[in-house]
Amino acid sequence: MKPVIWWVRKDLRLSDNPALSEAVRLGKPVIPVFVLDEVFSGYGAAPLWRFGLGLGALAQSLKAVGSRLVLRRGPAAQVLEKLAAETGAGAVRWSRAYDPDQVARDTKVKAALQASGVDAASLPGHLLFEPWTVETGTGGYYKVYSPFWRAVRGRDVPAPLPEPGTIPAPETWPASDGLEDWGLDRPMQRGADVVRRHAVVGEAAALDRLGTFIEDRIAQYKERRDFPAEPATSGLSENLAWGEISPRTCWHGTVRAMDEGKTGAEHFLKELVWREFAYHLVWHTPHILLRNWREGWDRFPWKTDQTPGFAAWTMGRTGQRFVDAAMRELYVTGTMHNRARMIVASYLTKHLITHWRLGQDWFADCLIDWDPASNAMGWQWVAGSGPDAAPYFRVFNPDTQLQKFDPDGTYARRWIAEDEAAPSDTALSYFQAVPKSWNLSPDMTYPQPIIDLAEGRARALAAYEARVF
DNA sequence: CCTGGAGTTGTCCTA
DNA sequence: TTAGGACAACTCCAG
Repeated sequence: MKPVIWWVRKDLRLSDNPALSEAVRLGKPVIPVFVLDEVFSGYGAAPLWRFGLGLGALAQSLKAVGSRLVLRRGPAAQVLEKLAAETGAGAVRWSRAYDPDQVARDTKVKAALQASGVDAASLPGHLLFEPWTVETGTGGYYKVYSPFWRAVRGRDVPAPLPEPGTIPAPETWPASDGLEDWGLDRPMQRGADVVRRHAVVGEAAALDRLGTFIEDRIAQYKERRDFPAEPATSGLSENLAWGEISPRTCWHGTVRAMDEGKTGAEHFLKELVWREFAYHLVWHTPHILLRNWREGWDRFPWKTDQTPGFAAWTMGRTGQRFVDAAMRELYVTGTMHNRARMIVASYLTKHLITHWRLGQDWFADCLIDWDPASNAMGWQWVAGSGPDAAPYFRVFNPDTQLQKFDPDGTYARRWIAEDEAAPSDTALSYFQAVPKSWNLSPDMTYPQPIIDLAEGRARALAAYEARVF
């Protein structure tokens, strides 16, 4: 019986996993293997750490059903070829990826395996709709979200696949590295203990999270989602990022909620489709990940060096309470409320006229829900260089936003300890999480605004108006 | 090929 | 106090 290798990637789940189901369907022993390869060398500290936690959870789930997770490291093509030879595997299955680095690697892997007589194939699973299946009336790809949404909202999304009843084990297991020996948590340093309190790891926890969200909050999602102090959002970005839950499972749960009359739920469907749209753009225009999507913006005078303003932004010490609260939320929880992401991004790219790539990189280092497609699209949307971008005059005023969306200051106090008689635990935990070298203490006084908002706005508008394209 | 309506998330000023 | 309009020009997309 030639075994089948299930190559584990950002699909850390057993249910609704077409690659795994297909591997099982072939009727041979299945060897789940994760390969720590060159793609991961570019990962930021928090994503790498969080992915490690997810791998640990998947290993546990596999163990519970009599299987295992084999860990190997090295160039994926070499590792998989060697493992196939070692185990006599006749086939490899995996979930498809859509970003250029992974696509290039996967193409290489497939060619190498096929050259040595191994049946190698990728399957969907990361997305609801394969990017090449969504086309405009004239056969192009969508560059604007709304028509994209209209094109897919009525589509029939197949029901999620059940978890395979059993995953047949091989007679002997190939050797595996130890997860702890990889030290995926090393770059996190002090932050890991603090962020760990907030992470919700693994498939079972993700499914619980979806269930609770649909039960308790999805009906109010449309109205409450913009208030960062409220537990109104799903929090599922973290689990979707690592494939601990499938978008299809989220889609169907939401549709059921809509059928039950929970009308606010459709807005959650729209958010899932934003994720699709981001991958759709990455697929058709991969340069969105690294460069201005509209090339004219290459001449825009954003600052590209690490100014004192940028340092204050990263450390949550700009003197703008909404910005600072959000940046600390990011550091402590590894996530940030959606509205807050727009505000800190607007502040960095407009008030501080700093290149969106600096913000993108910082997010990529800190987010436990880091998703290359969503992150790139979001930053370019705010900066104005992306498709479907915000008009240049849309400059978020962090003060106004605070009054509107955190009127009683709950969110700000949750994350800012300075000048408070009795600071909240969450606010204090920020000082446990940050590096010592930042020299921050809750006893410091809260900083004055590093720039005047009106001045910053005027400067941003002038720069945006003066652009030469 | 042409036409026309639309475009996630805002702010500020004026009446 | 609050609602409405200005703030650009352009690209996108369906008809």
